[in-house]
Amino acid sequence: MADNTLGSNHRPLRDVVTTELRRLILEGKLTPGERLVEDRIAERLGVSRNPVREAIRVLAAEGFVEVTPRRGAAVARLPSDEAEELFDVRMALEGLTARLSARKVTPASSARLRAVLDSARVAVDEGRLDQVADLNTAFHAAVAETAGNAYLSLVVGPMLRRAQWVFQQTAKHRAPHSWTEHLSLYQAIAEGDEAEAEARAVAHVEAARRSYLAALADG
Amino acid sequence: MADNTLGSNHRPLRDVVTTELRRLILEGKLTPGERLVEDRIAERLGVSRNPVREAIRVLAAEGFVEVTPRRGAAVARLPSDEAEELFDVRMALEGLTARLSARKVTPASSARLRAVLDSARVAVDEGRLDQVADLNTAFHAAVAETAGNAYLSLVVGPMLRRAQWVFQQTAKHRAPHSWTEHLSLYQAIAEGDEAEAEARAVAHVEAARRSYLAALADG
DNA sequence: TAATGGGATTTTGTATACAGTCCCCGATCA
DNA sequence: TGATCGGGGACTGTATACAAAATCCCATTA
Repeated sequence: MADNTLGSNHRPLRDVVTTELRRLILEGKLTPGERLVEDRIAERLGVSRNPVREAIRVLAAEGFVEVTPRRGAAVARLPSDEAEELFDVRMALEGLTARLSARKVTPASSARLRAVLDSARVAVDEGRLDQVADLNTAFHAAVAETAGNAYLSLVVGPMLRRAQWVFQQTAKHRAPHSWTEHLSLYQAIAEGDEAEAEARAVAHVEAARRSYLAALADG
Repeated sequence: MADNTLGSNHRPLRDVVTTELRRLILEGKLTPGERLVEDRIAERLGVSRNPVREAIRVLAAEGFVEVTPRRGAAVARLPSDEAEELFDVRMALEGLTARLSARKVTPASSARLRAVLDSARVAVDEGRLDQVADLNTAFHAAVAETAGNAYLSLVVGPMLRRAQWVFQQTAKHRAPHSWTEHLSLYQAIAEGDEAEAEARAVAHVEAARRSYLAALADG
């Protein structure tokens, strides 16, 4: 093999390739419908086709890639109404997550949530917007962890990644990160108020939907 | 290669292997924690290691298999409380599915639902219990399709498979298929009554939870 | 001009080869 | 006796090779 363009010594190449391809898709460097030719990807990343094939299977299972037997893989096309669909699913699942979190919150998990929020506030103040996106994800992950439902986390993680992608694809700009809403959600969770936590999570998604529709209207 | 023990000419071997391994796991032929040695699986199915590896990645993404780098794959172990967790997620998602189905139902989709229910009734009457399980899955899939939310379907399908698996693993007997409840859910959907459809779907899952707890108590 | 046919090219599917790592097990030593 | 240190087998990670299918291109023909 030529040389590993991606550095990274011990992590299996298949994971590296998976992460890299997912990043390219999420950032829009690979656009929906674009074919993923194994040879080209392999050569570009300096690996053989095998890790690439395995990465493609994983991304297909996550819904980012569509593979047709004997005709190869392509970046998934978005149904035009997928964004709307996702908002419905998000409301159901993020509402559930918030409710369970409020039910099971502990001082330790509460502290973790607050820590993420604090980091986010600092990042916002200092204008590090790329980190804000990651912290957004981290906050949702922390809430999911607090809920203590492993299967829920398994589902919610990919869903949020997809939501972020779909939003960017259709509305052509980044999702706003409303930290005041996150803070309010955190407070309800910390107080163990299940109904309020669920309501605020749903409201949070509703706000995202409005923002999405507004962005669509702008063009 | 020796000879393809699995027949099947045109479908890629990787899909055949995926399906076969998933079947073995769901039926309990492969038990949680059991290692999946690529060589042995490949030899047993009469294929090379490559399709096996790709199948394992897919199953890992679905949560049926856990992969540790450099140490191979094993059938996923169930957290002891995963069944409880799944009931929460099912209530949220199946409730949403039912509500959306009632909102978007058409004469055509209504007919499809009724057709599945009729087949199921016939199967029950004739005592073909294995088909009943498949029809159970088919009914839920049809409801998901009626809901017209592609992402929801993408999530619900794997969830139901996993629920079936978890139920069997922990309670050591098949989930009961309550066709009267399905019928009642169908009626609410067909009438377009969103709230009632959601309530019946949730009640259906609640009933499943009670049945699960009862089975646990029996031992 | 548009449709068709066939061969070259591209690309996927599958198998095989080899290197590196992990793990068990037995021997050695404190 | 118990811990530690190889050594060898088992298994995974990655690369390469080859066969078969799909696609493309262009010449031929109606």
